[in-house]
Amino acid sequence: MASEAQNIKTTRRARIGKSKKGAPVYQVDAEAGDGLNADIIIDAALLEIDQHGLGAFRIRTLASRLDVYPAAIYWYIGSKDLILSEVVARVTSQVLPLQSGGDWKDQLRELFNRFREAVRAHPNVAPLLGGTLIGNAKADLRLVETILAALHDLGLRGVQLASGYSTVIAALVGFVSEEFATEPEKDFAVWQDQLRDRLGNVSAEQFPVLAANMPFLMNQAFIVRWENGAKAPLDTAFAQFIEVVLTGLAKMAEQV
Amino acid sequence: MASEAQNIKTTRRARIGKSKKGAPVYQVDAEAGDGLNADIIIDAALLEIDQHGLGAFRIRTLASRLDVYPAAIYWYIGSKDLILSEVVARVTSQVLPLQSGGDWKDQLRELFNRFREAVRAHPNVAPLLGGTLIGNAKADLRLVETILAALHDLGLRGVQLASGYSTVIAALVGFVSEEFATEPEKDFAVWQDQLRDRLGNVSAEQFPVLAANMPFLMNQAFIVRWENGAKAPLDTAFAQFIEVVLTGLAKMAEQV
DNA sequence: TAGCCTATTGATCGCCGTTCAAGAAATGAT
DNA sequence: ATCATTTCTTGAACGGCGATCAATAGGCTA
Repeated sequence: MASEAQNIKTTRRARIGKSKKGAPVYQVDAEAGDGLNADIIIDAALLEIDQHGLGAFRIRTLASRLDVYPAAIYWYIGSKDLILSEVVARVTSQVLPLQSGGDWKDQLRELFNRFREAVRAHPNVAPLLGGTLIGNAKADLRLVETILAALHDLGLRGVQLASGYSTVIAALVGFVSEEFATEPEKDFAVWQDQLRDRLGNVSAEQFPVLAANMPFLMNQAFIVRWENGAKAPLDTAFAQFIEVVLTGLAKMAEQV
Repeated sequence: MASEAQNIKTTRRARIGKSKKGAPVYQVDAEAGDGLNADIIIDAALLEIDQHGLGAFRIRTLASRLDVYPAAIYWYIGSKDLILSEVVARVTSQVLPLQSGGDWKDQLRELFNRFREAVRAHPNVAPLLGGTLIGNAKADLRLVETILAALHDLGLRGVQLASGYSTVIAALVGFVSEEFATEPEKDFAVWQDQLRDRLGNVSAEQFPVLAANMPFLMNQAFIVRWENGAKAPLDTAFAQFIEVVLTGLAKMAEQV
């Protein structure tokens, strides 16, 4: 009923979110030709987002970059949102395969770092990482299997395996999407100055620990910063974060 | 230069993102009157998002709900994005104060749970939680201080305190925003069925651990689910997640 | 009572995602 | 070789959006 891919000469092209009978399709079907296709569109969309930001991403701009009319894009991909979820999938597809042949801890550590590197290469897509279920479900199942395999090695089983897995996903997506959160586009400088001032004048009575540690925190920790990870990366915090999660998981496995 | 709040009878009202001189303002200034004001607008916006979802949130709809013209809203708040960041701040402002008088672990545990409860009460705002720096910086500094104080009690200092703090924020925001990620609005049923089928037919050769543990994972863990936390909460995973982070932090403190 | 600041009206601008009818180009059948 | 059909692309348009603007009404101050 499904397999019609035996044809040889036919240049079958990818369509996303459309089908002949009107029922929506949520997968990339097929191959590249020599004209426009879904792959080219997604590549161009990612480039556009990298260069001009998520907030400035327009179908019309994308179309003119590809030298076609907007409707040509819609023939391949059903909506702007679907383009964006495919863009996310493309970015996260750079994570695997892992190099490490070590134990579960080495594997997960590498996974964390590679995920962060993949997003760091395209920081403007970070806000799309965790927000929608549909974007989530586009993720590569090899990523899922890799995490599950590592935790299985650790000794987790059944419900605990499932919990540990969700823990890893949440940690992975949580830190990175927060680190590369988008900066305000309008009046950025004004906003920066106001925030810097506000933090510089924090009341030591109301917020003693915060005030005392401001030198370690300002622009180097979440919430109290005015630049995102593309400009002010949280390298040491991320390294610590990974160890916290990994040692926590190890403890969890001991208590079976 | 700034304090002009000595006037008594004057009913000063809140304006966000505007000022007389044209320079943008990023704070709520003041008090409620008897007509329209920023508080009322934000309340109505939150209600609107709760009822009809983030994707359907329109300034025009909000205006007609408040029985005013759209421009009346813009007199109080400079843009739709600013309304949204204030809405997030309103939701997270429900987290404090904590009840617990226990040690750092009790404090943070309660913080995690209350943060999740606050978002669970308004799940449609979840995608806004971590995505933008401006939304972040609107967060209550008492939240920051609470986390820092707990970690200080634990024994963390300086750079380690800062790293531990970012760890907690990332964990907090990461799990919850992922758990309540928005479902697709169009063709939701079709998408659900396709995903369910795809997961039901996962290759046991390609993804052995995933296939073997599917009963524990389907619709109960990130990525491999088709309902968000509003319908299918991840209670046990979240409880485990908290313990992983807390025991990891404790280990981190031991290694000073 | 005159003038100014506050608050809202009613209309409109420019832009956006998306759709549509029409046609061109490639493909397959006879 | 021809014609119908499917595959793409054009060019134009629709409806709706966030935001803005001039006009104005009401209240407060002098």
